[in-house]
Amino acid sequence: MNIKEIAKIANVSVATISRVVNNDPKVKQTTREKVEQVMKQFNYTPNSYATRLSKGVTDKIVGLVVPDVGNILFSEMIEVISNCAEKENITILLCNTSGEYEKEKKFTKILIDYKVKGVIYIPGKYESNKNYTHLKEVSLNNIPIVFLDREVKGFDFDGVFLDNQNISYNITKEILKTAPKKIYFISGSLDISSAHERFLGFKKAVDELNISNEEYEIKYGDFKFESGYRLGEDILKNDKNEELTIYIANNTMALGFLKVLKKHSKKFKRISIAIFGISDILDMLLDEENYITCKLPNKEIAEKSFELLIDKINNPNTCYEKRKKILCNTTIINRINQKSF
Amino acid sequence: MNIKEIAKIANVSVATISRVVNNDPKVKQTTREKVEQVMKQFNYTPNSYATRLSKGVTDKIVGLVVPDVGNILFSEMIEVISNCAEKENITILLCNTSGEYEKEKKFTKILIDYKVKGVIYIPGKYESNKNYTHLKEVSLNNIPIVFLDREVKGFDFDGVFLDNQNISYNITKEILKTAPKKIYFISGSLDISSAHERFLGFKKAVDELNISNEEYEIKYGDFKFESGYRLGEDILKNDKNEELTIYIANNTMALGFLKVLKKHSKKFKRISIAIFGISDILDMLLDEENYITCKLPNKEIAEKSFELLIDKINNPNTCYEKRKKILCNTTIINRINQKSF
DNA sequence: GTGAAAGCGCTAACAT
DNA sequence: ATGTTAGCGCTTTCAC
Repeated sequence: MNIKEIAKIANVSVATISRVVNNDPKVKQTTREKVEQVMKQFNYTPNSYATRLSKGVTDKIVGLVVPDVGNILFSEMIEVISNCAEKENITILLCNTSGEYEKEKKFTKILIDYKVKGVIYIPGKYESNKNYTHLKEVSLNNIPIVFLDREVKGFDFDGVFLDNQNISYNITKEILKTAPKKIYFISGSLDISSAHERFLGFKKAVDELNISNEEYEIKYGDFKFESGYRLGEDILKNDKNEELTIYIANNTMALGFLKVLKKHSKKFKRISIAIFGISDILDMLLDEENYITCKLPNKEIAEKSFELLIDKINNPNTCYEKRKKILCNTTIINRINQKSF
Repeated sequence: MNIKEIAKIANVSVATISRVVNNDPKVKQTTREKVEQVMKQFNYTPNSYATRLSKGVTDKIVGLVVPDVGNILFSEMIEVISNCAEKENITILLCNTSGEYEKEKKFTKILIDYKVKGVIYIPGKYESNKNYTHLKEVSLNNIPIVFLDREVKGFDFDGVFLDNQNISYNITKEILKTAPKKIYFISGSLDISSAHERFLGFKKAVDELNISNEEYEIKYGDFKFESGYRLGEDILKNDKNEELTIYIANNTMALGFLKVLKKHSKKFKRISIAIFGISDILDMLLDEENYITCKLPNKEIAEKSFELLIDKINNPNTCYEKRKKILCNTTIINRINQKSF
């Protein structure tokens, strides 16, 4: 049903229909009622594209591409971003990619298709055999895009990130001040930019301190609970030392590790733990333990990424000579209980 | 820049521009290149409303109204729903209301304006002084809507919910089998339908068991961490009993309670805990404690709500004689450690 | 291969 | 108070 048909049925002109729809006070009450009755009867609702085209208005929508909505770190970011957006009267098109390349691609195309005003993009794993042309398409369509938390190799879009390498370096240094000989680093997949940087920070510290190859070991997980559990079990079952140091590259794997640690902790005299980033919950779990960690400014980077995007949306013609890559640092929290030494 | 202007500059007709944009193989390579060059130079991108209007296509967007994206329960639901949506090639417009009426209203209007295909609606607190006309508008615009997890008084939209009252009743019964005399119920705000139902379940059990007024006490929180902490502190500081039973109406408040419990637990000989719904994390925290709880089928109700919505979208003319209100039950987990009795 | 022109459904200026 | 009509920017048929 379109406006013309309704007009014919109601025995008025399309203009009158339009007026009724738009609450123009000029229409006579009786006409209005008649029209409304017909509209209701035929379930008429205006075609919004026609309306928008005609009115020349444009939607304020921003695309948010996220690998894992269920991950607390990301869901907090989404919370922040959606609140910022609401203030600017911008709505969020949520694209949950599960970290899959094909979905990233698909969603990106949809976002371009919808002509969103901008995109905040948290990529999944980098797949070197893929070309990521969909990202180029975004720029080609003049849609501002910013990376958040992670970036894609080869794409120098602006973005806001944790200062992963630095923080990881500092954590490693800190734990190695007092830690037992053998240190395990439970890393994320190096195909995720943030995980790779954390790895680099760890490596840098270890190298600087001349820790030998026998004294440290790196295990690779996938940032998820299960892999923290599995790798933890692997370590705790097989290691013969009495004292151990474990540095876990993210929150979720740390939870998995702590879960399995309960089963095996009696076996060891002392286990020192370092975790890259802590949540309130993790903190509760660790309440009486010794550990080194840091609060992650994830909400801050989310907010900054939105501000950056808005800036780019509002100033489309500004050309920066350089890429804007914002890194957020944080301070290390050392809760190693000195008593235990 | 519109198609006409580009056509003029490129010295071709609008049809040719359109063909280039749509990758029509018929256009000569040289023409294509010329046009592309001009498009690039003037940053031309087609007006998507015009395209859609002309092509007669229509967006597949569904609105998702959520009070608190950061809440793990909801973020898991969002995860599920966005995955379901992706399979159906539907995109999600995320509306984070913070549980505020005005935002619910604003977002609802936006959703209507965008003519989304349907709406999944998780309301915040019910405010009796508000009229919720925006909800009526949704129906008036023939947009299918389903409630999820919570409902709004006076609106008999279809929906999928936990069987709050029943589950709460069962939990209460279960804990009162063995629990110490004094029982506290830490409730959510009764203005949230789910909290109210949980309250009713508790009350029913207490009444049935002839628990006297002195033997139970109800504290009202807001489902958030802080209120669990605050009310917990209140109870633990002031109660003079040696043994206590605490039943907490949701996950997040339970976390707050457990946090404060660590400070005060020595004071008591025994504290029995019941929690309405448990997450993996909460489970870890409680690992060595005695408690009664249940797994919440939050992912299931999310999925069902989406299916219900899709069903309504695909069969707009089906009239059910009755409202479809789907309640999901679950089994009670009793981890009260018998040794301790 | 390319262009002219009708049409998508609505709005708004102008006319009555 | 209501109708007529020229757009809005694009697609697509038909003609050349």
